[in-house]
Amino acid sequence: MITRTPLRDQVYQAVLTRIYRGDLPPARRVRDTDLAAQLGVSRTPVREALLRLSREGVLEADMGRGFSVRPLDATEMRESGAILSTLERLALDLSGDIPPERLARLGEIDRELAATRGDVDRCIDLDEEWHRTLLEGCPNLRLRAMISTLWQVPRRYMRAFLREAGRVSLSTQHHARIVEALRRNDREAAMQRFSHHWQRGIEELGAWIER
Amino acid sequence: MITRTPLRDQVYQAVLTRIYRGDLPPARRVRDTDLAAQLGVSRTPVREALLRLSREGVLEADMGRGFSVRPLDATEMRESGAILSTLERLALDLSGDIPPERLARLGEIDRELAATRGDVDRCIDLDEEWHRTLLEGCPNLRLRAMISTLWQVPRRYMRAFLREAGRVSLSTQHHARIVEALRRNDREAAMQRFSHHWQRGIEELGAWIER
DNA sequence: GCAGTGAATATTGTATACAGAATACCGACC
DNA sequence: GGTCGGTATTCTGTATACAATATTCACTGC
Repeated sequence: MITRTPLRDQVYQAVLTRIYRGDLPPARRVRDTDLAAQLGVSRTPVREALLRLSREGVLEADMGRGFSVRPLDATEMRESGAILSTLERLALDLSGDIPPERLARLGEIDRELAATRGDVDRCIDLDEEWHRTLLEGCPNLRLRAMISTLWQVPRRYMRAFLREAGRVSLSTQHHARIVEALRRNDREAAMQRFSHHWQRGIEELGAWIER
Repeated sequence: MITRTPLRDQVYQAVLTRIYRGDLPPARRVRDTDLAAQLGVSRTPVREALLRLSREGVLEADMGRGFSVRPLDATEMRESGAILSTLERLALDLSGDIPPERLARLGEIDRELAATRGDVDRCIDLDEEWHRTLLEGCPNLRLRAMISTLWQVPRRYMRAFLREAGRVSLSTQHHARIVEALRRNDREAAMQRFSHHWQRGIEELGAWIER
């Protein structure tokens, strides 16, 4: 099965990568012309990708003034966090029992996360993978897709936070306690701890932004 | 304050209108060329609007085969319904106390909804206005925007349902009971009734689609 | 009559071109 | 020296052009 992926999707990924690598810091203007030249494509697919990114909250689009990387803003972070937290709780709720195999995998990811020092990108990837693994049993595919899209926002904040604050581990002990509750099949406690995990994370990031 | 709105936004609205009016029935192919000609604009803003609509779930986009109106599908409806229900509950939860003035407005909308017979479009508008009014105190603007976008999906199903099934009133008595609980300041009961309202609606539409 | 093949056409995805708005530059005046 | 006004340039939003892929449809062979 061969697949042709539209240029706009590749551009989309490329822009995200540049933002995450720090090549495009917050508030930096993003000129479609420049990107098109750098990526060796025309403006059309670039603009399609930028429009998508601005609908997803990564970029801002002012009519007639083009695109810019959305500045980090505590309010936006808290708002997105509240939404994502709620949707992930729903996804966990819709997931049936988590099979032991997956619980083991969660523990493994968490251990690796705890052991990772200094590599911010790897850290964030692992954290997100932990969440994705936790929810991969959720049968609501649209919900999973939406969660995946929404992660764009907190990821930016986590990256900035970890870079500047130097702290690397984002509460791996929270993860462990959630998994522990799931092992005991105590959905109630797991859900509560999951909520708490989210709330603490949002608060921590929010407070840091308003430093 | 004058505002220039991009053509893509106007096209976006125009396409939605055509879909809701039934000019573009489910599974109908949507050719950007045709739309561009009909609307008197070029393909560029049309494609931008179509790409957005396909990301929002109203259209399907197959690489190389263009766009088509997504067929009605019970699974999609249930999935979107679960998400929207959860997010609206969150929004209600985040709203502070609903001022009496707004409660009165809710009652008024509901009475008008109950009195409307036969006009499907007006019905749906009123139902959505009821929900929007209920949640207009929610301070999480991003959440409000997301809810507003997500309504695209159930609206299509409600429209088809009301058209074919002939039933017009979508549980105005549910609305009344929710408002009643809010009047008593019984958040708990209001939330529960709100959940129930959503669940019933989703079930009803889902069962009808699988008729 | 019907399946299969191939040319003709239509339509998409991408590239380029163009017009108007926004920004930068620059000199004149206070 | 700083500020205002005007022009030049850049950049955006939209239109058009082009190349490659899908689709259509007539024709051939069975």
